[in-house]
This record gives sequence, structure tokens and C-alpha cells, in this order.
Amino acid sequence: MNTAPGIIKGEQVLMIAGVPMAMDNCPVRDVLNTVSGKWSSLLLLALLDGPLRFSQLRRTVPDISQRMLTQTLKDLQRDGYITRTVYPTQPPSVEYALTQMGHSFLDVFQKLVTWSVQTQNTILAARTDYDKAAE
Amino acid sequence: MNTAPGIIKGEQVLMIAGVPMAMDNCPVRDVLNTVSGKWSSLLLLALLDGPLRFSQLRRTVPDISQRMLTQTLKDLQRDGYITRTVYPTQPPSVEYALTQMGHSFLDVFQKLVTWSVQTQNTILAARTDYDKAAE
DNA sequence: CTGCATCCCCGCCGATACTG
DNA sequence: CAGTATCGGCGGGGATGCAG
Repeated sequence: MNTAPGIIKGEQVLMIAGVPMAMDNCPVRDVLNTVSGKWSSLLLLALLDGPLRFSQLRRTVPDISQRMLTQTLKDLQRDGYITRTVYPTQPPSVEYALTQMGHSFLDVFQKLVTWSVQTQNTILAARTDYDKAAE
Repeated sequence: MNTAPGIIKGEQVLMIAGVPMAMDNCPVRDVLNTVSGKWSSLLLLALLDGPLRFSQLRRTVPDISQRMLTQTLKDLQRDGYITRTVYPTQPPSVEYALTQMGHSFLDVFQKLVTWSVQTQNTILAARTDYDKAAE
């Protein structure tokens, strides 16, 4: 029985507000884990206008380190957000591109971006209010 | 000039695909920082059906520790997602509730939840494919 | 050009004990 | 009931150097 609104306990799954939220097998946690990293969303947005090569991505996101660029791209590829194509040139060139899934993710993600931009001032105000109230 | 699609460099702001993405003053990074924590989204969803008290939240999200419940609620309050109301009963009771901003966030967030649920199988398949290809 | 390997720091988070 | 304080592990991410 429910001791609080929206919860189902005593089963394998933890549901909150109709959403599966158990630590394992929680779709949105899975997405957030890979996408909320420091660089993931930037790289996906950078690919919105078309495929880019490794060095082009480096220039597009200037502050990323080589290490994190490699690793983040690998994570995004592993989960199906992007593809990785090697061209056997000399020296080799590697092209990264959004998959259809990557595009559909950005459709949703950009709604969050828009909300964030519109709400930024509200958040900043709340934050300074809170800090001021705490002296 | 743009050395790659969607970037504007040499200014104070880094824009990618029309979105401000500098490390400082990036709205969506700000939102992701507070919301992508292990417990934030669960607590916000738990409050969707109405205000809850501290102990009720604890029961709704069984695995959360006292420490993280306190801290996460504080972070969410600081940024304006929720309110905290103390009732001078004996012993004291404290009620947490979504703000209007919290509700509007959940409207957007639930789109991401829906996408995640619909895409879960695609992601899992991509992941096993990738791991299998890597032997 | 496109990576991989190593070292290291720091912040998130869990466990536990204590307070008004 | 609703917190606070302290300790410690673990993992994300930066810096640097090496390799195909």
C-alpha cells in the first residue's frame, strides 16, 4: 500500500508519479548519466549542423581536453547518440555524426535549453535571495 | 569568423547552435548541475502530487540517506524549485512543496522522461552492440 | 591526426553518530 | 521529527606524456 503519493513499494520497481525510478533500470537516469556530463551536451549540439571530425570538434569546444573529448565521444557512441566513421586517409581522419536517435534527443533537450534560458533570471534571483536570507 | 559550424569565438560568450554554452553563465548547465544529481529529480517528482513533509519524502524515496535528503532539498530550495515551510508544532514539522517554477520544470522534464522510456530499448541495443563489437 | 596511459585532485555521496 | 557534523570511498575530469 502507498504510504505517500505516487509510490509503489515492496516490488522490484520503484515508481514515482507514474515513472519507473529504481536505481537499476531507470531510463531517465540512464540518459541523465551519459548526457549530464560536463561536455556531452556541448558535443551533441556541436554536431547539430552536420558531421565533424575530431580536430574540428576540438576547435568547436575549445576548453575540452583531448582525453575528455575521446572519452565523451566514446560514451555517446556506445549509447547510440552518434556514429564514428574512420576514413583510411594518411593521416587518418575520423568523422562523428548524430544518429537519428541523437537528433530526436536534441529535439527534447533543446526544450530544456529554452526553459533554462527563460528561467535563468528566476533561478539567479532565488539563489541570491536564499543566500541573503542565510546571512 | 567561424572555424566550425555554430561557434562564435573571440568574445566573452561561447555559442553553439545558437545556445550560450560558456562554462560560466550557461543556463542549461546550471540547471543540469542541480537537477542531474542522484536524488533531485526523484524528489521533484515525489512532490508532484502535493506537498510532503520531511519524513514522508524519506518514505517515498526509501534509499535516500538523511544527509542527502537534507542537502538535496536545500539545493532545490536555493534555486527556487521548491519551498520549505516550518510549522511550529511539537515536535516541529516541515513541509516541502513545488513552486510554480518547479512545476514548469517538471513539464519539460517529463518530456525527457517520456523520451527516455520510449528510447530505452534503442539505447540498450546500441550498448550491447558496441560492447560486442569491442569483444 | 586521433587516440591511449598514467597520475592526481576534488566534489558527490554513503555511513554513522549526535542535537533541539 | 528534522536536522547537523565528521569521516571516508569512489568516480569524473584535468594535465601531461607516449603511440600508430
